[in-house]
Amino acid sequence: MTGDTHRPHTGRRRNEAARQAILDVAVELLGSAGDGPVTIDTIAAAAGVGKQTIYRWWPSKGAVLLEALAGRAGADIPVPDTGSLRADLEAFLRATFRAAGNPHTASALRHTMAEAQRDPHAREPMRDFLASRRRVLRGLLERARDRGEIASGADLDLIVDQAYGVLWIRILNGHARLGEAEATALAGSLAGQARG
Amino acid sequence: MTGDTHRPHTGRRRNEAARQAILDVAVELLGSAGDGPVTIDTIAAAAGVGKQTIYRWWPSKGAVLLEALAGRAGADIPVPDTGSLRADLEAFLRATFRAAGNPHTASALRHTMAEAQRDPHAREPMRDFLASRRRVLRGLLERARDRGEIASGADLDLIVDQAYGVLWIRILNGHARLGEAEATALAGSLAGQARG
Amino acid sequence: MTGDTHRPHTGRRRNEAARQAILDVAVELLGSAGDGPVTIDTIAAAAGVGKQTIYRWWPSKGAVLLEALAGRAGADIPVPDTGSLRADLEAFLRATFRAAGNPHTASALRHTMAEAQRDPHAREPMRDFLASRRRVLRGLLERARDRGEIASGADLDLIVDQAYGVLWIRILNGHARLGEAEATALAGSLAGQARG
Amino acid sequence: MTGDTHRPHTGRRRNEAARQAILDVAVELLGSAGDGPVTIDTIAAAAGVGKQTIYRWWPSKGAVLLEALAGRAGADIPVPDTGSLRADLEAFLRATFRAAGNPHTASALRHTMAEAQRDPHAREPMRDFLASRRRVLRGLLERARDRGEIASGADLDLIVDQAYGVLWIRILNGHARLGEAEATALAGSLAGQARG
DNA sequence: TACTAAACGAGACGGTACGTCATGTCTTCGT
DNA sequence: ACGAAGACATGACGTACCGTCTCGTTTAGTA
Repeated sequence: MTGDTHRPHTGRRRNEAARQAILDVAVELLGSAGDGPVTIDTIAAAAGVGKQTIYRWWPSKGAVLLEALAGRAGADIPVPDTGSLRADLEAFLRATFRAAGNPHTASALRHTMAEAQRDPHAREPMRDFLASRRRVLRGLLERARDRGEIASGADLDLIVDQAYGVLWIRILNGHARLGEAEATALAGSLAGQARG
Repeated sequence: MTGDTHRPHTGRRRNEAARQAILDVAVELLGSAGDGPVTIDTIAAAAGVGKQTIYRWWPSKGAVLLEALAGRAGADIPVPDTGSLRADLEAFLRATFRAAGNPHTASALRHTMAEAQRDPHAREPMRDFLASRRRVLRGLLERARDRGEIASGADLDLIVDQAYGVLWIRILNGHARLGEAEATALAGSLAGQARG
Repeated sequence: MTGDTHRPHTGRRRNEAARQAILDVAVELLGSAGDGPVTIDTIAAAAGVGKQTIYRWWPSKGAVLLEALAGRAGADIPVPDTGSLRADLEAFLRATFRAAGNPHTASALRHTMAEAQRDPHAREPMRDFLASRRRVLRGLLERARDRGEIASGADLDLIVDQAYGVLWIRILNGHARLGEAEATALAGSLAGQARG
Repeated sequence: MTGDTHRPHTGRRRNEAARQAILDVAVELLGSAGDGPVTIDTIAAAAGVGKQTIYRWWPSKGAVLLEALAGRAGADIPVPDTGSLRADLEAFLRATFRAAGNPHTASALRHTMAEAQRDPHAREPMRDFLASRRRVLRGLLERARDRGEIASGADLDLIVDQAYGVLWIRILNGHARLGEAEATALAGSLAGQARG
């Protein structure tokens, strides 16, 4: 960025408190699993905000939801660096599964992924969000590869997708648990495969 | 699907033509990627059917979509049995990815998965559909295990979920291709992982 | 297709009870002078009807209001025929002023005339409504002319507009009463003028 | 109005140019018949003024409109004094009808009268405006009465209301022209009526 | 020359109402 | 008695306009 510090910007500034309230409320509603279908009116009312204030800054409901989600999810997943692929992977996946296994977070992820399929404005943010998560995991793998723990020809992106694929299909379909045991097993499989 | 043509019946029977028309139209609309949201009115109109005829036989839009999808997807995926895990897996995944990589099918899968998140009536059929696909792949793996190609302690379900996880996350998020090369790579990874 | 001569109208018929409820509620709300601004949502809620049911049959709020008004106003103004212009005019204007002087009716007329200025869909119905009222009064005058009570060259339409002009300007601006005394005075003036 | 001379008043003074621009723009927008609804945002933008500058000096949109209208309408209607009721009335009504018959003025009057029905802040100014116009015409009639051209018992206000009533009902409803011929006819009728 | 107060253009804000769209239910009539 | 047509209640959507509330800037009087 250059030094365009002198933004003129006449007029009232965006109310940051309102923005936060909207996102907070969105996350909260997204998380309350059973409750009805997360409405813009509901968000606006709960945030003490006019609907237009939402539509002034986001192009659609999906976009709000995505931004709300992206701001939260993944925030508390530390990236371990123990020097061992197996241990790093296990720690990372355990933290990830623990977070995603939380019913509120899972509900939010489900809702949001569904929204991203129907709302074009939510597609791109969702891609960005997932890309950022994938990037983190890929970084972890790259470090291991640099240490020689992974064959240099291995397809790191495929490993990443195997990890997040298991996570997402279980979130969306709910046919299996997302617990620490599952994370450990998955970490073991992937580490073994990578070492392959 | 099956030949229940010759069954005698007293009283007026369900109009099988209407049922088929509804499912056909649903699949078709589901597949026309860009076009607006798949509506019940749209389906009814395109099928030349009254809305009530749909709601008489299915509890909700999602249920129709799911049945339409389940009747098609997976129908043309043969289950290979070459005697080699690696070859079986590769053949199966290549066929699967080829089918799911088709833009129309992918669009239908996307729509339907989204619908399953919001429509309770679609959850169960979606679970059944995915379970049936998983069962097929698991059967393939079990045969390999019986042949001794897989360590007896391996978590077959985890392998299955990795396969379908990669498929679904790429369908839903569209960040990577779903081609034969990807299928082959994935088959190699999973076979290696299974072999231990 | 040929021969669609008499389409017998398949499908559910319009709910006449709903239609009446909408118009009744509209008149009632229109008449409750002080209360806020007669909303479509309010009408729908009070009539126990969905908004779409209103918009299915009327193009806009103004059109509903106009039809509601036209169905009521003027309904209870008898057209006298005493054989005397002066007496007929007086009776007619007294009844008209008495009706229009009623605060509820006046409020409704005011609201509706205002709506007709802003809503293109309300213009035409308003013209029709006023035309029908003018026609009644003009008929009364024509009978008097046929009896020789009015000079054959008199501009009956002008007389009619003088009468309804006084009515409306007072309704809209409220600078003078609309009582029977005023009706009597106006009847006298107009009868004198007509007599030439 | 007067005598607040000793108010210290520090700070910037009211921008008279802005005030004029607002009123000018209001009149112009009010007059552009077909164009959408006259909005405060539109006025502000067209006048190159902030909305607050409008609301600082007027209590509501209607008030602006009214002041804009009152400042223009009636300004160019001379009050004739020929010594003959009939001639005075005809001259006055011809000038009035000519002005009000102008499509721009008519549009402005229509809009404004509608606004006065819904905006309490516009009611009083509208009453004042109409009262001032009525007063002028009444003055004309009073002079004629003083000359003995009108029966002393005649209800001058009723005559005035007939004149403006015809004008307004035709402006608002548009069922008849507002031309010079109509003005002449009306003048004749009212003069005859007044003469008794 | 500073300082203070008010008015200014810009524009974001909380609201209210609008008119549209989709869902799932409920008539009506033709076959 | 089934089924296509389509009206129904419900409720969310996204837009428009209202009148209010900041922003930072300009303009006048006061110190």
